[in-house]
Amino acid sequence: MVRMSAEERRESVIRAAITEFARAGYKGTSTEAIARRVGVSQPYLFRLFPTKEAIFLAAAHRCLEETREVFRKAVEGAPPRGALQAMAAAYDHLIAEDPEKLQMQMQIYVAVASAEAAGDHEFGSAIRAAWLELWDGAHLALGGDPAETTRFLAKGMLINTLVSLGFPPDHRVWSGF
Amino acid sequence: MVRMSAEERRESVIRAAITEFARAGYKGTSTEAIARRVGVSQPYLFRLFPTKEAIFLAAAHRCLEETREVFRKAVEGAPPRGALQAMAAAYDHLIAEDPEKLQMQMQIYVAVASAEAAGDHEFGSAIRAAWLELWDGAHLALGGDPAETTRFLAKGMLINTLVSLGFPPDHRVWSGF
DNA sequence: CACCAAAGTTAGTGACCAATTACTAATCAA
DNA sequence: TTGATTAGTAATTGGTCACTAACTTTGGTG
Repeated sequence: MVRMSAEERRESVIRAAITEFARAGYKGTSTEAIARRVGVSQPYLFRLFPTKEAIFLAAAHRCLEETREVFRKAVEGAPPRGALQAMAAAYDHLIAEDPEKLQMQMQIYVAVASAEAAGDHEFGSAIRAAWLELWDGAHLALGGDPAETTRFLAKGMLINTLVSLGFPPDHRVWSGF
Repeated sequence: MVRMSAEERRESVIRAAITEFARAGYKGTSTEAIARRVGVSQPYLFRLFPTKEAIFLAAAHRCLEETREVFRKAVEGAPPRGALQAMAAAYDHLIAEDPEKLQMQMQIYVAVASAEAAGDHEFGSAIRAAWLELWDGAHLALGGDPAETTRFLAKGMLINTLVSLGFPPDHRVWSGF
């Protein structure tokens, strides 16, 4: 048994939670599954986070934050006027190397819809704010043209969908990219 | 108590299921909730469908089928070379009048991902086949250019996302459409 | 080295939920 | 009118799950 500080454990819980929630969604993931992946007893999660929802929120925030960071770094290392290509390449890289992140995004979106339908607007607000930072980041990097930003993010969302649906890379639904 | 034929009941179950699953997803929806909406006892659902999964599959098929029909009708009544505009207008109409259908789509996508991760490939195959018909329908209507088809569907998927996230129509994330 | 705070566990509880079984009520055809 | 078929319910079961309470272990420090 490896002992860690509460802060370090919280960190591993977030990592494990992203993996599990990405696969099975909020309702489909048991805290038991997360605990097992962390290597810790299930009740101990509730020492580190007050509720399952809090774990999901932390995982969601982290996922959106990291996605934003991926794009930021891509743009940073890109030639002037090359932001679009650099960000597109970064997205392609995500498809192959980190599809978990894309699927977690999908899970976040439907989780917001469910929370909203259940009368919880706190969660939606928090996620919308985080997603807006993603939007604004892309908007700025792409030169401030809303149509361009929309086109870029739209392709991203189609990619998320095709990955979720499990279409293989050589399928014709990918032919327009 | 209103008696119906099994076939009619199955029909109302599918309608109710679309509403409930769209709101809360596969795992988040109880068969009790569907039965209540239909106005029938919960165990009776299992006379009409073998499992909860079968209900979801029927609802998913219906949803994709109806979406395809919306686009087919839009194109049918459109002037030559006006397919893109007609289909875009049809999508706009869905946002306002039938967001349930868009949210059900999102639920379908993540449900496929979860099923696939759990080792069930039957479900994914069925949904991919149905989604392909949507893709092919759009592809044909838009003149057979894969890039054009991708652009159209991509915008659709971004719309699904923004609707799920609950951004109001006047928010700046909608400004690029 | 003793002690204490922080890390971690074991054992439960009540709520919910998909599915089964065994039953009742309505419709219709002869 | 009866007998069979079909629509529908009540009661229950086995299982899962988020969360709590009460207890144990471990490492750092005075």
